[in-house]
Amino acid sequence: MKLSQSELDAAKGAAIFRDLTTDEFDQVIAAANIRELSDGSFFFFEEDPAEIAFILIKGKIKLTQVTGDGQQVILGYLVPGRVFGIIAILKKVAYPVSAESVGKCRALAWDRATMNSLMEQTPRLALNALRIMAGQIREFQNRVRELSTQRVEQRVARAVLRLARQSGRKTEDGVLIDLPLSRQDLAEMTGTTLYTVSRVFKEWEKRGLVASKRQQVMVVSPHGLVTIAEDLPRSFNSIADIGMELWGDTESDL
Amino acid sequence: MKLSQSELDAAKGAAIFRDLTTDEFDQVIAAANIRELSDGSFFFFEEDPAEIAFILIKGKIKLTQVTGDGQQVILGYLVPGRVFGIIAILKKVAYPVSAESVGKCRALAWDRATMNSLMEQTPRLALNALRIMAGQIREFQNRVRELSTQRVEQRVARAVLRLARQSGRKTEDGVLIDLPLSRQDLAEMTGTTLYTVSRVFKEWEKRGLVASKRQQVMVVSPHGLVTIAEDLPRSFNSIADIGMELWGDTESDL
DNA sequence: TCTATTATTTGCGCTGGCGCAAAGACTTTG
DNA sequence: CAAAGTCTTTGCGCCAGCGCAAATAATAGA
Repeated sequence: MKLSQSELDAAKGAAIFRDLTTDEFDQVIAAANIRELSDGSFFFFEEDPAEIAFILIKGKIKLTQVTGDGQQVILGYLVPGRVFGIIAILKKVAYPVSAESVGKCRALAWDRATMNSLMEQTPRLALNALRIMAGQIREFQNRVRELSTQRVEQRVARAVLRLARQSGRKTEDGVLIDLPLSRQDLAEMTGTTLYTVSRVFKEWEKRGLVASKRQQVMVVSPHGLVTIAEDLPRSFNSIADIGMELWGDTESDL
Repeated sequence: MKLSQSELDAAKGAAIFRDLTTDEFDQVIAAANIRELSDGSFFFFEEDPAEIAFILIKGKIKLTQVTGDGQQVILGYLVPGRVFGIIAILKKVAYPVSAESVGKCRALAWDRATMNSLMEQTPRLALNALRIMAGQIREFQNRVRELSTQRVEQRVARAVLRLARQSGRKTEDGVLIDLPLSRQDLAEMTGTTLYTVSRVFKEWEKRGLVASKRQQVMVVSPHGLVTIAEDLPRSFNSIADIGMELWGDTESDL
């Protein structure tokens, strides 16, 4: 039950722990178990009865659903500090998604009983959970709106920007998305096909907006992508001029 | 502050009040204000600061969002017993949608302070709120999946079935959707255009699955629509054979 | 009742995006 | 280092769905 400094920081920064006193925080951490999973293994599967809630403290996690006919949909990626499976605080519900490790992951885990008694001692926890869920609702409503009204190129641009924002690492040449990210993955995030994503990317590369290798995406011009995401006529003064800093401001991702 | 019997029933049946004692229920109702709105007026608009939570007790409500370029998206309809604006229990958040009366509506209303003190007295309320929000998350995740993977005809079929289930009134000839429902509305619910919806409907009418007049839809063969919604080869033994009774089982709609 | 308004249908042309197939590029394994 | 596996690109044909425009139908208003 040892946490590295960076893991502790991830936990400290977690939205679910916002405004907790040091004592409260320590108590909650003390009650946690640690789960460690290797690349490609699952914390839980869609439809499993939800008994355990987690906070990711190291690695990345991919949240997916599978359609009736076996098609996969990626609902999002998690980074350290994000809570998942929080639904487990309720009795008799199932996880609505599968949670798969991308690389080696470590997470703090609490079963429902523990979670509930912690929440009784520390009502702030419950309130934070509520706020997180509210953020998720908002997030998904926006996704529904995007899928309903935007076309592929815009949706892909938004997905890439989201990822750059949450998993981006600045380098000399731009913002590198710190995830193995295939065309297929992007297609599953945006409701399109790997072929179309590939074509979109080729075009963007030609225009110098992104640079990509196999399973790797680097955003060279957030600027340009924002322009596309917002469907602005090229060279139009707006948010795009500020780059991606101001783009999007939700607490939640997924 | 008078409630008709049917309004009281709607409130009693509301998911947010599940498992409350009679005393608790009476207390909560006593703390409520009544809001009455005429057709086309709004309980609140998207982005308004969320200060008040509601329960619909009479009429129907349409939840919408508007995109940057003025396109409208309908996220769903509410029927009596549904809570909305529940997000108002949190401080400093905005309503994520607009809520517009469809016909004359009456709703119970609580401001945040009242809501919070009621929840302290009656923790069950908070738990129910949580469960409702969880249901909404699930609902929207499913919508994202649908929009990502299904095509128009299937999505329209699902939307119609959802509406029939929640606002359907049985008649001799089928299930009448008890809402003014234009092609445009259905298009805004499913991310397509009124033209396409019109074509889909014409085809369905030819096949005897639905009958529709201006702003009015009647489901003649739930059976057949389920077949389409599930993308089954025609005449395939499955859920479709049971009709729509078993189709969908979420507590939440929207 | 006649008129203005709003909803629906439908012809038509068009195109965004799909998806097969096959080739090329990169990685991993033995 | 060769071979197998995986990811990506690209040519090509195709079609679902878009959206204008104009006709038609239903409704509301005067």
